[in-house]
Amino acid sequence: MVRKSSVQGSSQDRRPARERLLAAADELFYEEGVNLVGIDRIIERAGVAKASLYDCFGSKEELIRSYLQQRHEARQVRLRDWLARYATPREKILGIFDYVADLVTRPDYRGCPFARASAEARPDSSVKTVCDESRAWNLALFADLARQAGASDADRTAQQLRLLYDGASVSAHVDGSATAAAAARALAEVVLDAAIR
Amino acid sequence: MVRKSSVQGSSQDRRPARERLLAAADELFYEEGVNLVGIDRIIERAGVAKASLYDCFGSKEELIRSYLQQRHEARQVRLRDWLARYATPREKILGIFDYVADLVTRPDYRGCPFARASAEARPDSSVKTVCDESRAWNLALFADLARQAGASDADRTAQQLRLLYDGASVSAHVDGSATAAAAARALAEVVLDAAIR
DNA sequence: GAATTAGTAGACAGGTCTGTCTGGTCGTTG
DNA sequence: CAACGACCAGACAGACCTGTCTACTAATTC
Repeated sequence: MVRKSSVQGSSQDRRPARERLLAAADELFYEEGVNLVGIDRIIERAGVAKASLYDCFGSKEELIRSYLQQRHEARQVRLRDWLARYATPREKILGIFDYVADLVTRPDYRGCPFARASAEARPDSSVKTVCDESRAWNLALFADLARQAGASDADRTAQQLRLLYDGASVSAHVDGSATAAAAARALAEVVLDAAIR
Repeated sequence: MVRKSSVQGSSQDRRPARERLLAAADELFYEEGVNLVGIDRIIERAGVAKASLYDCFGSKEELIRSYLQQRHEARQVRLRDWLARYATPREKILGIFDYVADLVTRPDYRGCPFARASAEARPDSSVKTVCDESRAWNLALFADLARQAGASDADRTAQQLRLLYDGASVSAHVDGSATAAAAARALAEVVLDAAIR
């Protein structure tokens, strides 16, 4: 389905239309919200004909879904890379909060893309599915690490950690500083100490 | 400015247009999101002419702002009433998390209205102001109670508590259960124990 | 009784949105 | 060369949106 672009890499953007569309959607949807950005703005930035968009995705809804799917997968990779620097499970868990701190202090950070899209989407929308997947993945990651770290009740610990993670994401975004992430990290240490002993 | 409706209370709704508009906006905006609900649906539910809406509020933006302002004030009253049942500051603080648990298990709960509206609004919108007010009030409440409870660093404790509060609101909403609120309450106890000793 | 106030009903303008359709271009492949 | 697939440019339909304007009604107040 995905065309292996044979040569590519000339002066102008010669990636296939699908890729350029996703790149444009990623910037615009995240920056301004999926409802405020119209199809026309996306095809303009992507340098793509409107017909190509509907050939590739069929509807705006599906483009949004793909945009979130792509975000989810990119995040998995980035977070895994980030955690590779830590040795022990405990360090990895705390490292996730450092990852958050790093993320939210970037100037272009606009909050969790899934939470934003969720708030905008219709309740029956397929967007919810991707959001739930992403959240489930987070929880599984915490549970996995907690188990490795020797937590007595890894699922319970994972839920507590995700609670801190969610809180840090929200707080950090709206008041625009990393202190919330630092506070969450400190509380995570308390949680871990209680879970492991 | 607000007309003291003299008799009122007949068979049909004889509250002034402004009140009926705010009531309709409260239901529709919260349920479906401020962007997905148009003016026409609001005036239809309120049983009010479009011109009256623009006489009262001037713009949709201002109606949204008033809707959020009303939510904020109503929440202050409700939460104060809720907390009146507790005796000590510490119980009151923990009671806030019980309040959250009670809130999020209601069938019509759709997440924090300020977070939702924030995600939908344009970044320069006046909506942000009301959201910030609401968050600041939360923080001040926590700080006040923490101080009364004898916390050594009340501001720091308040920030931790609000972190838990935010996390509970988000988690509870998206996975639709009160277990997150219970987890947050348990962590709040830990936070308080550490802050007061 | 006249003026004022609050409100109703609905047409209308001007804009934006998604999605479709036509017709043409260009490079690759058989 | 011919056919095909991918793509472009843009017109267009139909819906929906905010906001304005006119004309009318009913109650209250001076």
